[in-house]
Amino acid sequence: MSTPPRVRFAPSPTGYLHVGGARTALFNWLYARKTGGVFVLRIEDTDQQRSTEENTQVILDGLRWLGLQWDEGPVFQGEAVARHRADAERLLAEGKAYRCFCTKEELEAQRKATLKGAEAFKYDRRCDRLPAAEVAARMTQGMPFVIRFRMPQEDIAWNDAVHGTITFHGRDLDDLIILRADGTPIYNMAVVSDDIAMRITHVIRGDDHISNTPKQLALYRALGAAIPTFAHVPMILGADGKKLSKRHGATAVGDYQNLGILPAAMRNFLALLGWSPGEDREIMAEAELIALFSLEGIQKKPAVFDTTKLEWMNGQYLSLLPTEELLEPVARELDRLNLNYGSREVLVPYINAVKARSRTLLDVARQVAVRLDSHQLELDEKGRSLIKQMGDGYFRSLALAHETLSAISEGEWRHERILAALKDTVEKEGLKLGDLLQPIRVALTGSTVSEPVNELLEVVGRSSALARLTAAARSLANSQ
RNA sequence: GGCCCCAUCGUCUAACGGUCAGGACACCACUCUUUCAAGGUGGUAAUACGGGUUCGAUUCCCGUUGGGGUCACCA
Repeated sequence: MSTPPRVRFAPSPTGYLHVGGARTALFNWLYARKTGGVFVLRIEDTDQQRSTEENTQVILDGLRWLGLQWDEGPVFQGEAVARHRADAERLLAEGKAYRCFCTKEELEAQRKATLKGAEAFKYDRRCDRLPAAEVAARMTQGMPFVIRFRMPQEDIAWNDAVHGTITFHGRDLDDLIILRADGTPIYNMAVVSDDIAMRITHVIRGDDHISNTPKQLALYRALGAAIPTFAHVPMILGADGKKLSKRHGATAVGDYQNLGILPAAMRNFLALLGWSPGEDREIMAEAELIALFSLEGIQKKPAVFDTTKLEWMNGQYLSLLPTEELLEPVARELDRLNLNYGSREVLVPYINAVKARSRTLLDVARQVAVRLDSHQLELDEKGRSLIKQMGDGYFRSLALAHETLSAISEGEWRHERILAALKDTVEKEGLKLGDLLQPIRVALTGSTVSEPVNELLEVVGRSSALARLTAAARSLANSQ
């Protein structure tokens, strides 16, 4: 009986939680849930300059929002520097690492000199050739030094759970610094030391770490530790095929939260970026996702983040969600618009009317807002072009609609009665129903898309509907 | 540039030597609603290229091209 797997998500709090990181976290979480393993959250805050408490909070909030509950942590890497240092010094004591007295400036000069060459820069190990007496002398002088790991000059390979065998050659690898002059550890040292200490069995991380893996593997061996399974998941790219970054617009998990994406939809969509259950499955509940997940199903090539498909998926989740669950987020959005609607219960018929026609919570809120308050009305692209297309016909239709509808009393203002009246007028005038209904739709909502017009009229109410028809006709007259 | 990874419709993907190369988003058409959407039905659209291996390659091997990642006393 083997021990349960232990996986980790290890973001550094130097920025927000971006969708690539969120997906890495999701895969780790799914793997842990699937295998009965443990999902550890580790905050890699060893870069004191760029790490902030605020970023940490944003990352934690993002994970919680996505429903990715961790089992251990958050563990802060910065709290374990003593161990990192001890591991580095052990390598030094065992002769697997050496002191390097080269300054940043010297290294920079060396780097410049080789940059033009056919190969990448590699430290020439000059300090490794220093006689022991010289090292001792420099130390008594108090010369600052870093500790460098002596990279074995042999092939380093591993069997990656998504890529298969990946091989690097020791001759291409640099003697990496593992401890800075100030005694703080460098990333690769800290990670290996932590993953060993936390008994991590599966390292599931982004493809951008592939080049770190041979270095870390060498460190594991030098430390005599068991080597975990590595799984490098593909990157997420923007629509232009370039690595997803801020210039692509929304890349932070929080951005999608603000856009009105539901956590379940985001999770489902992210899972399908670079992973497939193998059948033609798309919409999957949390339990199905967990049941179907496997490392084998992870794609090797990078995936392009398609916001349109995310919104489609969100629309699917939205229309399945009971209206009660939409009450709170929609109300919050309306509050932001400073809209007065009385009690939340008032919103129910409005949400019901627009829910199936929306892709995001923001869509829902905006449509509800327009129905509640004519000041929220804004002509959209299609509305504008309809008016242009109909010309005078639009004006006539509004007048006709107003005449027809004002004949209906407040007490009779029900969608059945409204539809009957409108049909009646259409017949008398020899029009098509759409000729009358589309203008009403645009006048009332600014958009060409809504629930059936008679229902829209009922929801908006008699006086507001008539006022909007008049206002639309007037503003049209003014603009001509 | 060195090293590493990768390559099926525009996008996300299925296929683990034999399929008319399937599904989803997007797009188009039709349909339903005496209305716009949604829904339903159908359609356009892909194995980057060149060599092998094989009776047979999307699938295995090699090369080319293209893309991505990475080369810090950052993580």
